[in-house]
Amino acid sequence: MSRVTIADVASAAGVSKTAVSFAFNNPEKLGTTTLERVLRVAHDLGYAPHPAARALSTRRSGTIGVLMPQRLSIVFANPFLGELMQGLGELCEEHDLTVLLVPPLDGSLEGAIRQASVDGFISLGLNPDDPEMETLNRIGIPTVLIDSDAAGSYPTVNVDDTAGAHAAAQHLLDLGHRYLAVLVLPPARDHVQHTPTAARRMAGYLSAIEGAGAPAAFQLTAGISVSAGVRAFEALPKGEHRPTGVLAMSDMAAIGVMSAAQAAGLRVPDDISVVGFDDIPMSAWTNPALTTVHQPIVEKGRIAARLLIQRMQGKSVDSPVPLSTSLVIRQSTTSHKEVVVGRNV
Amino acid sequence: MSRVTIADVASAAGVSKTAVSFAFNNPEKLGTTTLERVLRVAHDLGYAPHPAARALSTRRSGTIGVLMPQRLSIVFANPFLGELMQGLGELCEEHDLTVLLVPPLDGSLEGAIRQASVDGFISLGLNPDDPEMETLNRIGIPTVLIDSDAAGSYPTVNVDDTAGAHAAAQHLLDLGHRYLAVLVLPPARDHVQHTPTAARRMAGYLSAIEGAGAPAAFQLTAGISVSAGVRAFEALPKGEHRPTGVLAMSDMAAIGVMSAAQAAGLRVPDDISVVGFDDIPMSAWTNPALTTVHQPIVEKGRIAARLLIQRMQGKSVDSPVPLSTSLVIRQSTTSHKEVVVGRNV
DNA sequence: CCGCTTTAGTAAAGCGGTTTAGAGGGGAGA
DNA sequence: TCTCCCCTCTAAACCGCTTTACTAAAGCGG
Repeated sequence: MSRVTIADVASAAGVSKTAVSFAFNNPEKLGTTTLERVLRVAHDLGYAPHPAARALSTRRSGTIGVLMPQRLSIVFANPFLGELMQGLGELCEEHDLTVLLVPPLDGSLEGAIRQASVDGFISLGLNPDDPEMETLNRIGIPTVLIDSDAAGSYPTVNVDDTAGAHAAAQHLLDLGHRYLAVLVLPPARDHVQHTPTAARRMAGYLSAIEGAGAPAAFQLTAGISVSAGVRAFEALPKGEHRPTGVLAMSDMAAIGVMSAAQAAGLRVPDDISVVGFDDIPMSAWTNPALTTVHQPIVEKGRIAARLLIQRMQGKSVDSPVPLSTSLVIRQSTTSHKEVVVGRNV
Repeated sequence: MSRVTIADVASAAGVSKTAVSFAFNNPEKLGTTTLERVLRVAHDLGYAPHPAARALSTRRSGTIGVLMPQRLSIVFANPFLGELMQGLGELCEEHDLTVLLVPPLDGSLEGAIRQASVDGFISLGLNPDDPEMETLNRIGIPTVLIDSDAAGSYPTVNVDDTAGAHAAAQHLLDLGHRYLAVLVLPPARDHVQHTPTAARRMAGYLSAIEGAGAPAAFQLTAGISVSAGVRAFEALPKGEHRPTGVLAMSDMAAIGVMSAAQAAGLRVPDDISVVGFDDIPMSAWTNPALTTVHQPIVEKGRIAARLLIQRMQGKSVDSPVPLSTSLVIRQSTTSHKEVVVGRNV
């Protein structure tokens, strides 16, 4: 009943284990008749090499791991991940690689990293100074970073978050908005510092705001989900202090803000403008369609995979220049009219 | 430079390999002082057991595989997958399991199945009579099916597609629509037959249409994407033969239809009603919000994972009853008014 | 018919862990 | 003091595959 092994095939075909192994991996080392017989016997017996045994012996598993900063249920709630996977997937399939998702186990990414039988890692949102990076170093598995600080010694794939954020803020300022709110991405791990991405986007927002001489923006943290956006809207100052423009670091939160605003009787964009970040596919279809900062997510995945595969082949690679972002102006932003009596919520 | 092995730790700590292994897996079998010393040395050396070696020895990898019927870039374009992952993820993390994505390699799912070092499989949309099932059987890995025919010998998690589709069609018929179009899911694999899901949904649509004595629906195939929906709309009969109601088997295609219709100058729902299927999150935010059949996707993933984990523990499990679906009426459907002059496209 | 190179196939040594069977030593009970 | 048991720890087998080193047979030119 148990799995059929290479030894079973060998004895059934009357050859050595080596011959069977050769039949699959070095067919040219075998005579035609033996080769055929071995393959036929193997097929009849339904033989498939044990992946772990093979991996142990060859020191490669044909798998790349994607390091997630958070639980799968959180990270997959963000369409961003699905997009990224499309890019990763293209390259992986081209190279016959499968993808292992590696979220923290028992709250520890480190443990998960050690358990993972992979030939390389792609890490999402890890900082170069996170302790996990040390573990990665020790294990010595090729790694490519996405959305990290470029400072470290690993190849890193980034987009120009700062420029994107700057453009978003500038857009609102140009429309005459002065009182803005910024919805900040939450820190991914326990520690309180911003993720690299959040820090860069914040810098972009602030530089535009300062450059325009507008008052400091109202900041609050909002997770990457519609409901977090709803909660964020409700936490905004009310009455005449309510910001007229919202800069969200994620489209999901932006959509939540729009929805909550509309539910509160405000018109978007006439009473409140909102601009998102990421340009996930659904942002084009919302009501109103969301003005947002486009970043090439699929391309990001594709490039990261390409770099990783090159590193796995022993080639040394450098971090590419950050991919460019661009502001996509849709219907959720408009120019700020002076205060209309009675529009307070 | 190479990886530190259990033997390195053993000799550095002056004990046997067994002792090191015990330190991690059977700490109670060691004296306190040795235990501590071994652990300290292991930590100092940065030792981490080789996952493949461990998997080979213990015959388990701590990983479950998700069998995809299509390439990752296609399957992740559908938000359905992300939702499902959320459910799967919850359970997997609870049980310290990682998730391996297994799409066809080189066009062959079989090959991918053999390569995958997993303790169990969750299969998406595979038919019990697909040849891959035979392979799965032979390898003898516990498997749970999602969106398959319940006929096979594997536990299967389904929703009541037929009832959902029936409700969707009945809804349009009740609103006075007679000329309907059905957007059919494409076959997932090469062969031409419908996926089990498509077949069930079709049966539901047809039974409602026949029950109402309405003319046969116009059928065409549309992939699960907005652009496929756009193409589908353009392939619809024009003029007075244009269907007034569209039944899409996916929300993505439905959104494409709405968008294309609006681009063509039609009003949704006044000129054309459309109802989707799945109720992915974005359907609540489209313009207009999409009427669709809700299915509990996250729950589906959760249940499938639960069943698989039980099977992996040797317990025998039965297929649960299909989860129920429900029609969510939003703004993309309305009653059919008699022909208005000049509304032809 | 001989020595030399190919060709076809094998035995055995890893790969890096886990686990079984057992050895050695100290303490308790008789 | 002797026996028995328990507590620690170890040697060696094993998991299933790849790969190196080697042998036997066959081919070949002279």
